[in-house]
Amino acid sequence: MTSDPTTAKPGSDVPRRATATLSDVARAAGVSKASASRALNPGSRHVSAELRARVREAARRLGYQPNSSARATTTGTTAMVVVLVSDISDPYNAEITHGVIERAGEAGLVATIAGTDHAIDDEVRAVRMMRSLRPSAMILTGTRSGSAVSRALLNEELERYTRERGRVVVAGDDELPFDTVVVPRRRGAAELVAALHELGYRSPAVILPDRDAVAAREWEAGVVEGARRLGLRFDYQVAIRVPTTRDGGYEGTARLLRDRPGDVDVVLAATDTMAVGAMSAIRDAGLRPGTDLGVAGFGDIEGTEDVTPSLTSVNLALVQAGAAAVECVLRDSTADRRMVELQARVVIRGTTPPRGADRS
Amino acid sequence: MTSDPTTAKPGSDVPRRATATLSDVARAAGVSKASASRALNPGSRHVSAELRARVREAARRLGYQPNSSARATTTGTTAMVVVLVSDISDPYNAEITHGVIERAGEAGLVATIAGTDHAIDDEVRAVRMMRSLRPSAMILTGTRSGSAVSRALLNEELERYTRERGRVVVAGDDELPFDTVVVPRRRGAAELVAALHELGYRSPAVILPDRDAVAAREWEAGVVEGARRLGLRFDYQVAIRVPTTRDGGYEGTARLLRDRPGDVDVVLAATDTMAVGAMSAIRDAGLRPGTDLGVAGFGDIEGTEDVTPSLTSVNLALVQAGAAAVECVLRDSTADRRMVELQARVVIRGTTPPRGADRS
DNA sequence: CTGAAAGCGCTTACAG
DNA sequence: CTGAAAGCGCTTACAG
Repeated sequence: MTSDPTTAKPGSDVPRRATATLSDVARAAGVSKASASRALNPGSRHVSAELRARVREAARRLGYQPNSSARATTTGTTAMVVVLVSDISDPYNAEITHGVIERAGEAGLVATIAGTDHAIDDEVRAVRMMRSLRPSAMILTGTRSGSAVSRALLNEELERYTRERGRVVVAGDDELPFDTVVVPRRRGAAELVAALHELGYRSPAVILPDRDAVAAREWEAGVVEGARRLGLRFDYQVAIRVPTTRDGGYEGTARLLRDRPGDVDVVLAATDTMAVGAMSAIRDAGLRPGTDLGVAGFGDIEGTEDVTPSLTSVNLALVQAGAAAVECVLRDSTADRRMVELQARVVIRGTTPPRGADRS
Repeated sequence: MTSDPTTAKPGSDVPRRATATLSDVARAAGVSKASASRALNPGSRHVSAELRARVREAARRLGYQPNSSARATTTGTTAMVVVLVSDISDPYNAEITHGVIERAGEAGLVATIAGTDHAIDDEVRAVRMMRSLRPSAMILTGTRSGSAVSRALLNEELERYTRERGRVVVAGDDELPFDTVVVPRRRGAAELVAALHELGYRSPAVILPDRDAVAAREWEAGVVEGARRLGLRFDYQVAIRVPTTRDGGYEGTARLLRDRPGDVDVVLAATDTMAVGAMSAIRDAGLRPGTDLGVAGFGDIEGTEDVTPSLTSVNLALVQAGAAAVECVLRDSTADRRMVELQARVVIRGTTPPRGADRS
């Protein structure tokens, strides 16, 4: 197929078309396979420097790359972490995944991504498939919904995997009985409410996803908790359920403005994307977002702060969450379940200027 | 660790802690390993229906999952495609990667992602590492820069991989001698210029990345080509080089407005992110983006259209490009190098309203 | 420190 | 159609 002069040259000891194997290296270096293996793997103490150098040189010359499948079949495990992502196009999941990939790379772990189309049954299948790769760990990202039955099935499949010495870490919400890196939605939402109160906001309206997702429930719980803590009456009449999209945010806000004008001083949206939609709705109603009606998003996804005025949001440290999940894998496994929660950070921007008058 | 009643029950034929192996299944079904293997692998014609059913049932009961490492060491290859991403946080690369993951999943291929920190030397190392997984294919995404020497090294390493029967596909720009899915930057940029001309724009300024990347060169070439084709004089005085960030776009546009006011009717930015920065600069100069000065981005990355007014851009079908790369892998390999180019789609939005007067 | 040998879990000619 | 055996490329006790 190719006629690379360096390898096609006759007399060269580079095998023409095949992959160089450990035997080839051993032969080229004039040692046994066992010694070659030991020379190439750091951690084997029992090799002379001379032999090690000779073997390394031969390996380099042959372009030898250990067959990690073979290695895996003898050791029973692979330096691989599998990321199970419910929805890869979701920017939340994407950021967590990026964090995993980067941190895993640093640690010499290969990251394998499997999408699972949101359905929990799909997730069971994915775990089953991925189990066959014998990865050292699986990291689950994104929120699983589904019936109690399918949840139990997923659980069972994951348990099976842990019995095979696999590590399971959940990055997102506290919903499965494994080590979990909790994305601080609840706390972040509560802190947002507090920060807005500090700025003089008193009557929030809430734009919620219609789909019943753990993430949204956490956010909602945080908002309610934050309001209660401040002694704010939280009016459930202004909790609107719409699709988790820009258009959902638009539609919900438009409805809000039509039905209860004047009642609300800030719109809280469960995601940044929805908040951007909310801003458009406000504008189309002849009002100025920020100046006339506050808007806050949630998640602080890259890119969304660039609307005008810039969007107040809560940074959830998702990339760090992904990295933290890898840290969990790297640390020794313990009998106890581990829970990690990172810090949320409220980022006040142009859509929530200080409200002068206190009209609580 | 766990005391799952279904597996802890004595007398059950589920091994307590270990992974079920093909031998276990064969024993449970009362057949040979060979038959068990054949019964489990579709494509083996030589098994009676009765035997197949018996083996399948045993496998199900034992929760058997083939060890794909073992399979790989005997077959020499894995149903895996490796994606080499130069920068995972880059939304362009992310979209292509999503396309790959989704399409690969449908095709029963596992997608493994390796980040390569932009440096081409890193990419060589990544290819070398990944080669040890014996994947059926590697898909390279994002633009590699670097010296001719390191490029040659990368090439060599990839050649080596193809000699091992691996498939290499590049998704992005035509820069390496392998099957390539070309992201239609050049054509898209030319079409953008034509579309803007149609709307009455005559004097574009160009905001370019300072880093010498193939992607940006392609875009620039497309702009120049488009301008020339229309008989437009293209003034290189208004080609500004800044970092590929929002702030870069801001800075470049601010400079432009300061130095040559009135000369330009539309600002073309090499990325959407830069275009968003450009809009802010225009606004901060007391002008209205769109109304007073047109702005167009490039890439049509999800989320960026949501600025106000919404951003004109060029959709590059990046998700589809990722999918197309997988298609290349799936199709039989041929001696000839394959080139696929998808359609770019100019999306006119609020930042480029029709310009009434023709002032060419 | 080094090597011969066994074994990891699979697949696949080769006989029957 | 089925099974016994060899072999894939590695690692790791076990002797020396």
